[in-house]
Amino acid sequence: MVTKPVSKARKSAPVKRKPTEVGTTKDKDKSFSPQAFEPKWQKKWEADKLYRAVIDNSKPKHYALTMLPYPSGDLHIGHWYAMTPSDARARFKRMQGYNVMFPMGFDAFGLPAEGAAIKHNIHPKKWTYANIERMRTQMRSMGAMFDWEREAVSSDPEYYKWTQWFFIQLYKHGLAYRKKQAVDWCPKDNTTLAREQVKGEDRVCDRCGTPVIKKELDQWFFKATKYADELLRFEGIDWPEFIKTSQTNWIGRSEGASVNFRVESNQSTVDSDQSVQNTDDWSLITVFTTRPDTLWGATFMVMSPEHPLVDKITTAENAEAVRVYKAEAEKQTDIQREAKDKEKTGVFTGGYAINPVNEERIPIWVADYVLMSYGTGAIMAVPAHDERDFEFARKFGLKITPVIQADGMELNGETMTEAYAHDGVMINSGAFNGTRATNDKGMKNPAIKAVIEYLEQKGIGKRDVNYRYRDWLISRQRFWGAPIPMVYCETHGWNPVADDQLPVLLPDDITEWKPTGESPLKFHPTWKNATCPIGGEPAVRETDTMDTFMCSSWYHLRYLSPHDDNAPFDDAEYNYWMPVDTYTGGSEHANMHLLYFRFFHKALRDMGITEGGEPVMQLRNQGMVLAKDNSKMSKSKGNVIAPDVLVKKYGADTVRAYLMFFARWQQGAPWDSHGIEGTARWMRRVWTLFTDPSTALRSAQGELITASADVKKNLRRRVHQTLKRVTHDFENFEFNTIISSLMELLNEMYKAREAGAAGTPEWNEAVEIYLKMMAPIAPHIAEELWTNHLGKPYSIHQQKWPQVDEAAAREDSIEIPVQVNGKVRDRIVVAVDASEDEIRKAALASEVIQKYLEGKEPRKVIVAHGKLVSVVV
RNA sequence: GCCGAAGUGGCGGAAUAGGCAGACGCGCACGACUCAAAAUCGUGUUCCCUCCGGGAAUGAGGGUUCGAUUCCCUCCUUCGGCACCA
Repeated sequence: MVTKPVSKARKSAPVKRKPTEVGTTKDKDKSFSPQAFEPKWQKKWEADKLYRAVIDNSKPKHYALTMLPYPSGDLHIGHWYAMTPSDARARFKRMQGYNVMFPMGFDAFGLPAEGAAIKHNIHPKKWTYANIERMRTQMRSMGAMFDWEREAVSSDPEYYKWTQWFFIQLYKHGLAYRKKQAVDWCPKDNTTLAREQVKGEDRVCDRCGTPVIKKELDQWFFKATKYADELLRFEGIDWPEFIKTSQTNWIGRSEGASVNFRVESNQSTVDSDQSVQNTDDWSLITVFTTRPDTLWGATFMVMSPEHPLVDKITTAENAEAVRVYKAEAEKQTDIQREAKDKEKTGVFTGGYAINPVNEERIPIWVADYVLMSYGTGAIMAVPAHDERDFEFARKFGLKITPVIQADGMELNGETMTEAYAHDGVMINSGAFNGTRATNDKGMKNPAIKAVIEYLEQKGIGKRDVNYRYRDWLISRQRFWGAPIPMVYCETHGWNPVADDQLPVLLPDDITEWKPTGESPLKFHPTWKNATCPIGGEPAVRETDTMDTFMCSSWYHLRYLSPHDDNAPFDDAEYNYWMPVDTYTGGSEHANMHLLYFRFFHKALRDMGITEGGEPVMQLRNQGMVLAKDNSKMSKSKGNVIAPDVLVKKYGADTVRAYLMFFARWQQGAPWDSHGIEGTARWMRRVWTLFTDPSTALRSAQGELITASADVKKNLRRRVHQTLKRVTHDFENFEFNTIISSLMELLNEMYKAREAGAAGTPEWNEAVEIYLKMMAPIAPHIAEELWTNHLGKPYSIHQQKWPQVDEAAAREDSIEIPVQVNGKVRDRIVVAVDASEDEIRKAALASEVIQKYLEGKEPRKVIVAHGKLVSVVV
């Protein structure tokens, strides 16, 4: 192994084929032992504050951000995969002349700390901070350019003071509110969850995988839905397409109309002058539809069992059936109710509504396929054109009236076997008959547009938009989070804690955190006692803590001035560094963190705290490092790759390089332990070549081998071609091809050395450029070779990225394949600036080509300039 | 079902304003060095054949083109998101 004693490594030093190669091999420095020099440089860089990012108006800034970790205890290979390529790119940007800030911190509040508290009887704070200390050490071993003076830890009181302050700001601006409603509850974690934190068809808790249940609770929400439309706009930001579509799907905007139906009821007289706005009156029921053009086909109405008007509409003779149905629905879980393959169920209320466009009397049913949480909780059912309504109508023998059909189609409500959900022409729709309905959604569909205008004119409906997106539920019934800074008193209700009372500290003297379903803070003997900020009466604190996604919604701002006690961030720092230029991290946060912090930034902007609508200009997501069998790595499966072990064996640089090389970074791949030998070999070959004290080679006869002009020119060309490519690939996060280009160039340099190029100016330039290109990837080796072995000025990390010499990179002559009928038959070599005619002549002059032509004139000759000649016979 | 991303050797992957498919590396085989092994260095490595030379091949099928991994259509598979959302 590379750590073996020097003598042994030396004895085996190869190079028999060039007898005079290499000067003395007694030199101790020749052994390659990154374990020795890596910590040395890490300490020196830190002592010299090499990566300290301070405002410098003479330079363009670059804020490179990578997602901060939760302090789980050990840095795993996924952290390295996320962080070290991001670090390499930040370093590249720095060498390009940017003033780069690359901060790091810890997202330190969260459930696992309480789990550990229960298991080991240790305070979550103690556990968390011990983990942070450990992970800091591990992170230092990566050799990343983190500016530790900007470190932020979300569980520090100096941090969560401002998390609480932001909550209060949101509250004061009407963007935080308390509301009782049915919310998602994880029975294992014993806390409520935001909608985004409930996943998949099984509706499981994002954190622990337990199916969630619904509970009716008073909770704090952020008014994220206010920004639904703005969050759908991604103009001006460079984010991956699939994150944008994922967020777009999540927000789920539907354009359509709300329509008012009068209810005919034995308990009321219907006032026909009811206006559209008067939806509170139970004699009007409002429905939301994306297909107002099918309104004439609405032959019945369906209400959710939870709809508040159900009981008022239900007639005496149907009351018992409705009561039973509602009770059944209540018993079922969401999963049971929302299972798509479930057969439709429902009961008739006995009540009737009037279809406002044709005055038809339609029955009102109750069915659980209509959800109270979307739209108005009531729908107009158009069985002819909606699959679900069709199924329901057939099952219960309800009327089906087709109102749209394609040309040449004869739809019959009695006999049709499925809903017709496509384009066509409106029928059975009074004055609208003949209007063309396209497959377009919303106002782009001429039929929908025409009907909405009609509804608005008649005052029976209006254009409307609905979203899947819900407000962000941020209350958590857990201990280890930022306390929600609100107090409640009988007289003045809920009020925020005064700013000068912040932070509301978590108590250290707590012994009970068994998950009970209520916040452990509630059981602390004195903590919850407070006085009302308005009247000074005895009051109680909110004992729930905040969703930790709240902490991570603004950490990029805290990095600006992590110890500022007067403000969440310093204005001058903000004005210089924001917005974040490049953000890297996992895509699993697409609809959570990445959506929350966009919302947060917009809210801060509207409150006058920040400027600009988006926190991050460019987002890139790394893929995942999987176990060999393509499964996720997990402690329980025992298939976790520990970076510490690899670092010990190969050194950090090799691990960094391998993580950049072994897969497409944005895609990830299953881990292959053997593969790292390839990058280890590359590092050793770099070391061997660059530490060789002999600058020139001698022949067997002892004569100095000197490179020809061609060799030198070719070397220089390859160097600048590689530089061009590496620069491009760094810019585009294509790390794997950076490494392969460098490997190729190294192979070229070995050949050039054989040919006697060592020691020439071209060689020296190649070495210099090579190390600079390597510096972002393998910062320690590059520094060791640069500063120690070549004696160049410390530090390589303060050098400028080299300029591509385009003239040197250009080829003089190129080899062009010649095809006959699409098959490559010969290659010709032409000058790079040869004219099309010259290339054509050279191609046809080829003996091989002539053979294939068999004396015939080619039908066609195509010259793709600089690329290929295609001869067609 | 809808939306999105992706299918290239034994493996990770290169190459797309359409132009030499398989760069670079892993693995494997053979050779050099060695008492031997490791390390190192060199050579080879998509598949098939009658091995001189030729043919086939980038998930499958079709299309456009002198020419398609790249563009278009249909389908299959994998992965992610959403899903009784009216």
